[in-house]
Amino acid sequence: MAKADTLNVPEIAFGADRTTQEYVYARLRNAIMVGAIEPGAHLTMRGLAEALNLSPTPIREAVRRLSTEHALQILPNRRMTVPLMTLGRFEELVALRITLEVHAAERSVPYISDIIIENMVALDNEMDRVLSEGHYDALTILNQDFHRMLYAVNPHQVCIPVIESVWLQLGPFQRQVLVRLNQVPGVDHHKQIISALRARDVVALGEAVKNDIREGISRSGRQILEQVA
Amino acid sequence: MAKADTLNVPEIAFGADRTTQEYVYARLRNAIMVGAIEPGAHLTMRGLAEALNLSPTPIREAVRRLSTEHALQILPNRRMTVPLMTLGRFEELVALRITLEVHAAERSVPYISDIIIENMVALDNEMDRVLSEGHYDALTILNQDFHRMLYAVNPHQVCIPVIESVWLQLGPFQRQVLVRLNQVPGVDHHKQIISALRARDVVALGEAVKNDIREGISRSGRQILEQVA
DNA sequence: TGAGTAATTTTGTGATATCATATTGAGTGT
DNA sequence: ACACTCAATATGATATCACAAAATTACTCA
Repeated sequence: MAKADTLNVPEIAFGADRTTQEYVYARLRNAIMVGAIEPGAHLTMRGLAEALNLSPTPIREAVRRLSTEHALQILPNRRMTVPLMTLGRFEELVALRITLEVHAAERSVPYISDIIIENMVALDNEMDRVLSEGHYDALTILNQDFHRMLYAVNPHQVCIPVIESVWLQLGPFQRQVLVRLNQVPGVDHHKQIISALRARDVVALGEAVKNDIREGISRSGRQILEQVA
Repeated sequence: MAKADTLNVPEIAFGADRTTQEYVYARLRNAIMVGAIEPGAHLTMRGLAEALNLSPTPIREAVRRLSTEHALQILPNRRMTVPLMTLGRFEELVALRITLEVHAAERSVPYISDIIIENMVALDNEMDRVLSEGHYDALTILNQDFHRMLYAVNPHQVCIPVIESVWLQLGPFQRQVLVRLNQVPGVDHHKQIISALRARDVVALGEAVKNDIREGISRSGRQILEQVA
């Protein structure tokens, strides 16, 4: 069975401390997040188990968690796929992402420190470097790290899991967009975010985050979905 | 083992079509949502399995899903509890609820029909009836049905799972608030929501939803958490 | 009586076995 | 060549088993 080929779930470290189930969850989640699993492709639990050389038990637990997050879809036929994107769903997801991330960013402002800003700048530079080499996976992860770092400074923060759930749903399609375009769209709006942070300007920050999301995959994504429909 | 007592997971129908794991998930989720499981109480998988007369396997899957939704917390000691509420987390959750539900409500407006409005009125009347009898569980569920009905008219809707995840995190504490007060706080803001819908007034709707959430458990909840701290 | 330690029990985890159901493929008849 | 039926196979779901780690209890010594 060539499931491992179709599958192509990028390796990640299997820390000795965490359980097999956690490892499978993290690995599949990462694979979906960066779009390594093609939407619509059929997966089976036993296939995954064989590919990862594990028993079906921890696989099922990981898969169930992902289906709860809508990262995987379990069809009534017992079939399992990464959901296909539609124009309507895409626009809803992008709109939700903007609402959530503007909300999270604004609520982070009181906790911003110069150190955090410098760390974000470092991440942004790293992104520029990776971008020139065309590593889309690393780019996606770094971009998420950049955003997550901002939202995480709020010590009582409860938004990140919710935001990640949206990223997870956008991930597979975003990859398709990047591959189709073979370039990263738009300018870098992260600089704008950084300036707003330096100024502790809540309004400007909200605008910057909104632009970053909208001018990112959003426009190109919509175009691709429209030309199909 | 008197786990079944401490547990007190309200019965729900076990449809012949759904799997055991789904049944356990739905039942535990409902129990947490209405606050039937006391925050901080220790649960064990084998205890749940025994109480429900099932093997640990489907229990583990259900519990894992709930922990992914932050409805349950799995501590490093392998212990499992419903998370305790803190003032900071409470305020973040309420703020997030407002942002999300205003967003969802506004995006539902284009799809509103008179039939939907009538159904919502019916639910609201049902709530008034149940309220006079002091059935907090039914009240909580009906209130959620009322909100969900509104957000679900948007055919491309992706918000509901996210919103439910927030409800799930607020559920246990909300129950504590209701019990402590022994009354439902505030006026009924659902009438205000209904009027805004009838007028197809997006701004008024947003305000109404915000008030409904803020004037609901929010104020009383904050008071209780402050007096503890 | 109380603190520290060892033995016992409980618990979570993952693999395996079994069963029912869905899917696939071969075969049959038109 | 095509649709239909039925057997063969693959799959998902759950229970059970085995093991390691944690928690609890019992016990010892001060």
